Amino acid sequence: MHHNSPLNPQCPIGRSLERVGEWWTIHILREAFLGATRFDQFQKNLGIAPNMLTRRLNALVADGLLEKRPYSTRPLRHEYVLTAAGLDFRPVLWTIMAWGNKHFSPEGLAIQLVDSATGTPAEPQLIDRHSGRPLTWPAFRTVAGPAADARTKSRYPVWPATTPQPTSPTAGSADAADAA
Amino acid sequence: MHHNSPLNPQCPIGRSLERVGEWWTIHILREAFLGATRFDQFQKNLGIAPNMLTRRLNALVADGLLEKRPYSTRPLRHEYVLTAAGLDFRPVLWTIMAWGNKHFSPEGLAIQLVDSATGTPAEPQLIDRHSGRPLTWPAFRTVAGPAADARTKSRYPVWPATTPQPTSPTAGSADAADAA
DNA sequence: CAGTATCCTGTCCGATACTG
DNA sequence: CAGTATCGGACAGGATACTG
Repeated sequence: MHHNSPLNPQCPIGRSLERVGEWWTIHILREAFLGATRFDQFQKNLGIAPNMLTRRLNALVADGLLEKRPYSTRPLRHEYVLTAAGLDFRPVLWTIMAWGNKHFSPEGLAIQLVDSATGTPAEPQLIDRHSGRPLTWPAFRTVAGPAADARTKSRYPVWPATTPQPTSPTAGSADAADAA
Repeated sequence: MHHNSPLNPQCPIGRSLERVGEWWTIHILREAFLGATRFDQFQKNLGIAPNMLTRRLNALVADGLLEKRPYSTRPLRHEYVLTAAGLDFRPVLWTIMAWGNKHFSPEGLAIQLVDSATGTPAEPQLIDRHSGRPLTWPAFRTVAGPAADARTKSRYPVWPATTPQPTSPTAGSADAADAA
């Protein structure tokens, strides 16, 4: 992608989407987590055109989410394996999955998370690692961090917030930056 | 999107991406969480072309993630507010943010999650709501659920897995479906 | 099997102009 | 202010053929 636009270049969501925002990318990562490593496996499982697969695979390698390494010389063949950064994407995938299961699976769950040992269904929940509390809004919110530039600071509240008490979730305040 | 392809139609990740997979969509949702409700706010904050914004907004409304409701008649004006399904997307956004912060913010954090009351930085972690255990692989895995069709069952293990002990994370087994 | 090369179509998207 | 209408370009993406 090549957006010169007003999009905040510091936004970590924006930076993530630059890597995985393309249509096929997350599907490819999902296949990688499912065990696919070879060109042919990705292609068959996704039904993606080979030129597209090449493009996306190379982009993922360039972005450091996949590592391309030879598993055979003569002829030279590569496999694509998740890097540490790529493996760290798993929680994102699982959170998306939970969201889809909750809202877009009216006929029941086709795919679900379970405890590998017991088979007990698991239900993903986000917590704060330090306090152990559920990571919910408005108990937690996004604010400008230490590396924020002027533009970011103008769009995100700097803690402590000037308006301490969070507004109600449904109260649509016209000015932004107080609801996240 | 209109992919007739082999993509598993039951996959909850696929179903989610059908709703939020387009380039602008997640950016728009982020702005909505930041407090934007009006056409003009989205446009200014994102630098998106108006026709595109209209398209994406309508798609989000059609998919039930935003609700379009009049805030003025004469002239008729609408605001776009997150529905329950839309609000449930917040954990996804925060998980993506955490991933971006960890891997793509070498200069330090520009935007971060904090405790609204104390300002203490929060660190998102995924756990299983029922057991309270960290939701990590291979302790947890994705398997075919009760509503899985034949195709899904063939691609995802049905618990209990035929190969009970999970393979090591780095051991790239050629056949898929045992690593997620 | 693991891609590369070509060609083609659709549409995403931006720019601009226009309207109540 | 909140969009709609139209135009054009870039490119994502599919289909196919080809290669070691």
